[in-house]
Amino acid sequence: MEFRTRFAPSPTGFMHLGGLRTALYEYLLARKNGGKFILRIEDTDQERFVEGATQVIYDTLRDCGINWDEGPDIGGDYGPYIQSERKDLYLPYAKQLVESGHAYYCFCTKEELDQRRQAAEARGETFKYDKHCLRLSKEEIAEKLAAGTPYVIRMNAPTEGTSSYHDMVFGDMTFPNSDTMDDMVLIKQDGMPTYNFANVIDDHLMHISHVIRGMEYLSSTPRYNFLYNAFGWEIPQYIHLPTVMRDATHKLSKRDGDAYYSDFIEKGYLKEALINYLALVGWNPGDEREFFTLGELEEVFDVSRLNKSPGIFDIDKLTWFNAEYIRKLPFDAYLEMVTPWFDKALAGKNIDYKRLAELMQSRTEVFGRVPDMVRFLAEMPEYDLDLYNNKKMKTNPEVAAESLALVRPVLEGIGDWNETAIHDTVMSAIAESGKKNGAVLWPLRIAISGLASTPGGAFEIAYLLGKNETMRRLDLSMEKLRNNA
RNA sequence: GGCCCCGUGGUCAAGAGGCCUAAGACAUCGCCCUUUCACGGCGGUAACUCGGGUUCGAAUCCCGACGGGGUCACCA
Repeated sequence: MEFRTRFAPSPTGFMHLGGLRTALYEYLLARKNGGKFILRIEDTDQERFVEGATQVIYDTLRDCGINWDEGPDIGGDYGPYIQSERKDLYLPYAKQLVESGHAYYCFCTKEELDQRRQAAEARGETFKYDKHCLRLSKEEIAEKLAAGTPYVIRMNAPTEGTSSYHDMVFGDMTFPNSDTMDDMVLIKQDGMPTYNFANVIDDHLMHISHVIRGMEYLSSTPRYNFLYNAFGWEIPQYIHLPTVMRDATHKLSKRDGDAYYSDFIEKGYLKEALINYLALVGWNPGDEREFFTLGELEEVFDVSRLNKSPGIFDIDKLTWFNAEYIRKLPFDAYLEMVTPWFDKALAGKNIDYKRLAELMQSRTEVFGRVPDMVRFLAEMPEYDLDLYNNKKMKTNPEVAAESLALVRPVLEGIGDWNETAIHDTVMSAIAESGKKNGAVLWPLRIAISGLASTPGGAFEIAYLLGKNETMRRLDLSMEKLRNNA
């Protein structure tokens, strides 16, 4: 059997991480089995049309390396791959179902339906379409049709019995028809098919073998199967995926600003880290490996290792993955990637980016946090004298004043301002003085950085700052200490 | 509310009746390294939702309760 999977998003503007994960698994299943991965755009809801949204889908998938074998932009044997371009194809199928008694015309207006729905709710009941129009005679239907009365086509669902199917993740599922089935609309008043209908038609026409989708479709699957059966078509394999949650009680929501692929890229997450982490929410390889490239995932992915329970999207773990990926980056690649982030805080300053990058690589968890970490190099922060108090380093403002007084002339005397010279000169001066390293180096670092923690120590920072700026900051800090005394 | 799904530490998760005195990872805490922070190394805290069964034996099977989620549109 040929494996054919599809990603069928509706273009709403952004790529949701839950959707991305679904696409990933669909892609992986196809690749793992030497099959095809198809991209299909489901834009049957014209009210929701968003300009440029399909482009976002293309860009995100390509960016991640999730390449499709058939799709709107590259074609394929079963196109077109955009539902709005296939709109005329669905009505005949619906009519075929009307002929066979599996569907029927309905002339109830939306307003009437809303009224009845509200009335039902007022009575505390769940509204279900009552097959009102199924009772219409052939003549009545012909008459209304001839008069141009607006209509929809509804599925004639069974009201009794049960429906069962097998899901590759959740196992055997059985639903009572009375609770699950309803006469859902197949063709809308505007002539467009509903998602439910188009989905079945297209999946069949495109020979999709495995349908992978969110578990919110678990209970509506019997309705799709009813359609497949009505047409006499083969039902695809189903793989329903557990939801990706924000926390125990909320889905990753589009509103939280933390659900879109683009949000994370803008914050400075690496797509490789994102894909790697996403693959692991709801799936695991069965051994203890956690790091996977897309190519490796293509080899090890296995549907049987998919989980049933919802997984919470853990930003901390993602961040850890991201930091690991950043640390593993070849230095040159890191330097290139971090440069624009340095620019955000240091543009125009004469800073040795290469040396800074060396200091920053092991400290970078997310690129977006870089500017705040290095901004002190551009501008001396205001700081509190209390920073000089450090028990372990045995320093306080008084000790600091002495240490700085010791070190100032030493630094002043350095002609060739490089890290080694700064280090050696200062270290020997400390040794001569008999002071503890920490008692001198801690205050020095504070005096020129104004921060309790910095990427690199006193020597690195002094070097990066340059002699003039180092001396300037040192003098300022010494004065600050004097004023306090 | 009806129907359906899920339920191992804070999070991801291994586990498919004895190998469980329950892995591993993230987070957290402590120690070491160290001129701070980070990296790295070592170690600690921390879980089978509850109650009944079945069985010589249950995290694993069954039933129930509880908790959480999903779904009930001319949205997808």
